[in-house]
Amino acid sequence: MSGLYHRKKDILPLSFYARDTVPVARELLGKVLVHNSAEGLTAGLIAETEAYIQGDPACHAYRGMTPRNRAMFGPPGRAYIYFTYGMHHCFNVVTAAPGIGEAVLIRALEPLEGIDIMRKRRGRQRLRELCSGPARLVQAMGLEPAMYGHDLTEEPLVLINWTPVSEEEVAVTTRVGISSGADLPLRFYLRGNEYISKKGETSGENTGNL
DNA sequence: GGAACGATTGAT
DNA sequence: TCAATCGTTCCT
Repeated sequence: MSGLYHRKKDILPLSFYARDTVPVARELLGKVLVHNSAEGLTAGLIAETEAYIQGDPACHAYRGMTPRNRAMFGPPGRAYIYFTYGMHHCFNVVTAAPGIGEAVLIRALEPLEGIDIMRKRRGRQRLRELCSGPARLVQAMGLEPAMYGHDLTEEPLVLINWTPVSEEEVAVTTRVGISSGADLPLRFYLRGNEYISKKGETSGENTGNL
């Protein structure tokens, strides 16, 4: 059995997600994503997130509900997984009330558990190449398109409380890899964490107060 | 029906 | 710096 386990009471409740998206994106830092799959348990500490909100031209829900983004308009606390660049998937957590198309993209995890399983899934050995990037962590954690809409308060894929994160530990910058809405300070990461996505490292750090 | 475009990654 | 690769979205 693995060293990391959790109880039902450790799972983030629906109320955590059912509120404004930006504070949820900030507070997801330091939480842990756990996938208890057939191959074994993998888990990682959330080190980098981005908020995608109403009125934001980079948000997939900007032009209304479509077949792809419908989960964003559904109940909070669910998985929104999308396919991009013809080969990758990214994982988001749906936030805010039903009817509001917002979500938080998980961009990087610090691997905690099931590292050999992650290595096998990724075909890479170095820890920093396992979960440092939105499509990388999807692969390392064994997340599948079939998990679209999955309730993250239910096994086998849950988000749990882990370690508190103070404001001083949080850096705020613009988001990575977008063209419109590029000036909005909606990216959050754990300052100094070595598992931040590579592209993210170079995007200007506007930390300041927010 | 057609075309442009990615919330990326890995190799050059 | 650049190719890989294809579903989604929007236009005709």
